[in-house]
Amino acid sequence: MPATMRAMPRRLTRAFFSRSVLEVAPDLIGATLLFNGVGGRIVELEAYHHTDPAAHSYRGPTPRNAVMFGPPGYAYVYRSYGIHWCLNFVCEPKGSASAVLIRALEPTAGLAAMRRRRGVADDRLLCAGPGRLCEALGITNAHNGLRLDQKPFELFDRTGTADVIAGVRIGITKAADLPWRYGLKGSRFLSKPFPRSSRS
DNA sequence: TGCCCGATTAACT
DNA sequence: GTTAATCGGGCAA
Repeated sequence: MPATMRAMPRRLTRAFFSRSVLEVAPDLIGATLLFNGVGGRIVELEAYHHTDPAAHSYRGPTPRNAVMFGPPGYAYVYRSYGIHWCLNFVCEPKGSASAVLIRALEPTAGLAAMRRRRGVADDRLLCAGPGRLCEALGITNAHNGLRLDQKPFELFDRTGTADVIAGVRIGITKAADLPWRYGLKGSRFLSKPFPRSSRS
């Protein structure tokens, strides 16, 4: 094989998500998320474990969080503050009700569509935040419960290694001290910088 | 039923 | 730094 030829990125299957959410989350940093061909590299996310008071699933199943209690490898989309949509990937064996919140992408595909939907000039603001990235990709509750290994979703594993950094989660009050926010070290596309005290 | 709050964002001062 | 927008979940009554 020529040295210039790169291996085709591996598609993420349900098996990838059938592990502890605390293993899946850092492994997703650097992976590529596309929705109808629009998206980019995942540079920031947060893990929500079913034993975690900050998780939507903590108090048991409801119509809103039902997808979290289903099998891994599905999209859980919820309304935030009555305004925004937020995208999660369901992880762990069925019923574990754990998920990762996708918080920021480095835009790589469909830039024109994302700029049109977001209405901002600065590409760093296209997908820097859970609500912003859903707006940029056109994700709404209409896509709640869709499989992640079928269109309109496409997920590709990262190629090579990623310098993953961990810190406390953002915007929560319960279990706020758990270091379950993960990011790509040095990325310009984070929703907020990681403090210097964060651990690689 | 009514009230409070939230895994957010943009537009303010 | 502060605040409005906006609505479903959770809980008290």
